[in-house]
Amino acid sequence: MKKAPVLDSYLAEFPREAPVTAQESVARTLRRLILNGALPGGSVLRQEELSKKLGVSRMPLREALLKLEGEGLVETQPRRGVVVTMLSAQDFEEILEMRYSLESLAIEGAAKRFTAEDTLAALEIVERAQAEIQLSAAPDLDREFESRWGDLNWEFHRRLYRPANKPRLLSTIENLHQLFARHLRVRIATSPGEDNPAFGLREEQIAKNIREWQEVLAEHREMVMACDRHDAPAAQAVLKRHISDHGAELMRRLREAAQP
Amino acid sequence: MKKAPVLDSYLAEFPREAPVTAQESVARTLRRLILNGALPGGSVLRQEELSKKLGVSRMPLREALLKLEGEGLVETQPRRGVVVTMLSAQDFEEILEMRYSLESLAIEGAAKRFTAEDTLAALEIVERAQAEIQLSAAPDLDREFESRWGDLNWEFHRRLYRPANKPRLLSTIENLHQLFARHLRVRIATSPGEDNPAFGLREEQIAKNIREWQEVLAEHREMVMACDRHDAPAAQAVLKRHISDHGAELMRRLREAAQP
DNA sequence: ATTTTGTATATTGGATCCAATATATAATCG
DNA sequence: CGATTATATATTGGATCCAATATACAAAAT
Repeated sequence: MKKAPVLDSYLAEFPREAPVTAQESVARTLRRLILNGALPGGSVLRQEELSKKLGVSRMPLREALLKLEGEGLVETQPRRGVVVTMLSAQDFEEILEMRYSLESLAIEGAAKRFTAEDTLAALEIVERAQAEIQLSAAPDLDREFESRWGDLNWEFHRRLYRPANKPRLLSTIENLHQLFARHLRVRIATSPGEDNPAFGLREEQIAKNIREWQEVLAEHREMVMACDRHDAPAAQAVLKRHISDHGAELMRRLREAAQP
Repeated sequence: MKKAPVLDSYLAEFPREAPVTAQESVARTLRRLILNGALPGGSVLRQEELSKKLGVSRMPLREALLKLEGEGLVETQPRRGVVVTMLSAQDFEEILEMRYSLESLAIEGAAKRFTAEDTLAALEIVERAQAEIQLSAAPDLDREFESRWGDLNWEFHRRLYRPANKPRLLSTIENLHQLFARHLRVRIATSPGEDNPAFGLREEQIAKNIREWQEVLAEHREMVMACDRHDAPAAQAVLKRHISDHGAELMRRLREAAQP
């Protein structure tokens, strides 16, 4: 009979895709809703209502909620209900510390094995983000843009750490990024078009945001170049700065948002 | 009306205990079964069968399995079944690295705030483990003992890191410990009473194990004392040694176990 | 009037039932 | 006789139904 070695190598690269169960699809939907702020922290999730809106029965919904609980996105109080997790400033500090600690490990591993291909791929993602900024700056800084920016940000980090070849580490980091991403939204505390006295005029806000994003991208490029040179300590140094700047800024905004 | 300030402070310390749902109880049972090796890696878990044996319907079982999946103890392939996770040597290296990285963070935070009370409590756990060794060395090194030893080991680490006051960090570390604990079992690759040529005579094995455990306890004491002196770098140094020794020994045994 | 107690409603956890899919087995064809 | 297709069985994912519990509300008592 005919052999199909090509098929084997293909399957090795693209293993059979898992069937999409309702449970998974619901989990993904809810995850996204929580991450982009449509379901803010503190929301109580009624099973009956949600299952109707999502067009599934309550069971796959419950299973999805359990998954999200494992990811720390929701909290369950038996017999009482499920609530979207609310993170305190202290939770944030913890998450930031863990991020630095683990990403430092990841980037160290990655830097050692970085290839030219990795460099190109990582930079390509940075350029996509750059283009995204140009496009989205003028019209509106809406929820959609935040979401795309968050995705690109994580896509970059994942690609950067990939050469380390540490899948468990990577997924742990992804989880932390996820928890974090929800609160990037605080950046845009005003709805588009409005001038919020706490943050200044709309034009100023936009200009400031763009400046910050450019800075983030610059740091991303630095990290790529350090990895390209296989200079792990340098990469870690930039990363440390990256995360702590990021974190400091976030904390500042959290405090600002909490005051008025 | 009467006030009850005593009640308040009591509740603050012992918040209302969550109702025990079948789901939780099943999850706990399965977790323990996996951790102590009754369900070794690679076991396929049939829902019908398990639910009958556990005396619940399939639904709470499925929900329990989802929780365990979140903890990395089992893996689900939709429509095909649930399998107890099998960890490769590489997974182990990763987990070890993450443990060191995160526990280092935890012990640093703890060392800064360590009080005399913490010192006493931590040492008390060490002494309990010491007693456990004395008791269990002679009769039989069975699964039960392994399990108790594992519990005490984690209890110690948790108590040690508690002053850091970083609950998220702690639970992440707990998860890693858990994944790890399953493979501590490799220490006792022979059933009690048997002489396994790969490891030498039974008496030798016992003596060796005891020596190792004593070493572990000695390191635990060192860590406590370093924390007591608020000497974070020293504590981290001992921890690093602790984890890497631990890890090196485990890897050696894994290789040994894999060879014959 | 305030607090307590009883009752009704809402909502969750769990059990049973059904449908979709995978695996194992038998039949058919070259 | 080996390989392939068709069929039967097993097992999972999902829907509906029921019971246990929590919350909301009303009535009663101090």
